[in-house]
Formats: sequence, structure tokens, C-alpha cells
Amino acid sequence: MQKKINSYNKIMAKILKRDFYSEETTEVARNMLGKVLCREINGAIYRGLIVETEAYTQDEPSCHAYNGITKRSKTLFEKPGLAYVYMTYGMYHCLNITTEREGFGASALIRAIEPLSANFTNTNGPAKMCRELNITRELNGVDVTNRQSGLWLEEGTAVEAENIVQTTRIGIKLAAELPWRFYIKDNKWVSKK
DNA sequence: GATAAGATGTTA
DNA sequence: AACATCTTATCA
Repeated sequence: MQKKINSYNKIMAKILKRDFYSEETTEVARNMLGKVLCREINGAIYRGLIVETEAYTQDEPSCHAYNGITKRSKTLFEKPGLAYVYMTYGMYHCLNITTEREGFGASALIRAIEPLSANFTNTNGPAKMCRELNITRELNGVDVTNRQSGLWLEEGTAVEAENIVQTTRIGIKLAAELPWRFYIKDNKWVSKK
């Protein structure tokens, strides 16, 4: 039995469909703010408000798709609305959702969420969030437009344009000047530099 | 508070 | 050798 800590659980949740992810990657990353990341583990559903994202596309060298289709990057070239989960620094995972269209390697990285349900709190960074929600490479390639995979996104709350901050991405050296990171202003769950 | 270094395994 | 990170230690 899940403990209810937020009235969000009472409203009927709408799952984001594939057309949401079919826009330009920077738009998808921006639009993801205020949406709800959902993870079902052993019947319990964990929900978190997305508060920080980044965009990556095959056109710039920091993206894993930059060098074309490889064993790691192939999910990025599949249809939009799939989970792209990769291992980083040998011990962590990061979660992206594929964007745009099949054949174009691109995704939006979810860097931080604000917990909306009980029993998880350590979510202010991409790898910590994955650890808390047990997101590993087993979920690479799953469809997040339905609940079957145990990982999906739902409609959340609207975020006004004035509360969205756009800046440069974190932790990369290449194409570091691109302002492709988005976060909700003054939200305490946003990761630190 | 800030900064530095170590853990760790996959990738091209 | 570099890496879309995080934690701990060591300063101040």
C-alpha cells in the first residue's frame, strides 16, 4: 500500500504520448519541466516532478549519437518516446527520453526530479535519481508512452516561461557553450554545478 | 563554504 | 584516455 503524501495522486493522470517527444529536442527538454516521471517497482508507484533537463542531438559532439549508430547509441536513433539509459563513470546510470524522429539521434536528459510520493528523496542529480528509482540499462529502449515498462511520464503542472531558466549544460567539455539546459527557477531539487 | 581526488567500467 | 557523476576528505 502506497502512502499518499500529495493530492496529485487523486487526479486522473494522463500519460504523455509519442507526439510530445516528436518536437525539436530543446523544445521537448523545455516542455518536460513540470511533467511527472513515474516508476513502478513491485506494485508501488513513485512519482517525481521533472525540474531539470538537458538536450543532446547528433549535430553536436557532446551527444552519444554524434559518431553515428554504435552498440551504445543505437536507441537514440530509434523512434521518439523511448528510454535511453547509459552507464557513466563506471558506476552510475543516466536516463534520457528519445526525441524528434526515427533515424535522428537525439534525446532529452532528465537531471533532477522533485519527489511527489513517499520513500525516495535523493533525486537532485541524474545518477542519484536513477539510483533511487532503480533505473538501469535493463530499461534502455523501453517505451515510456505506456505503463507496461514500469517507466512513463504524465501530465503535471504548467510552468510559466518566467520560471524557466535556460543555461549551459553541466559536466561536458565539448559544445559546452550551447544553452541547452533547462530548470525550474528557485527549485531546491535542481542539481548543483 | 570551496576545491581536489578517488571510485569504477564502458566506450571509441 | 576520456567519460552527460557522486562521495569523501581537506582545507578555510
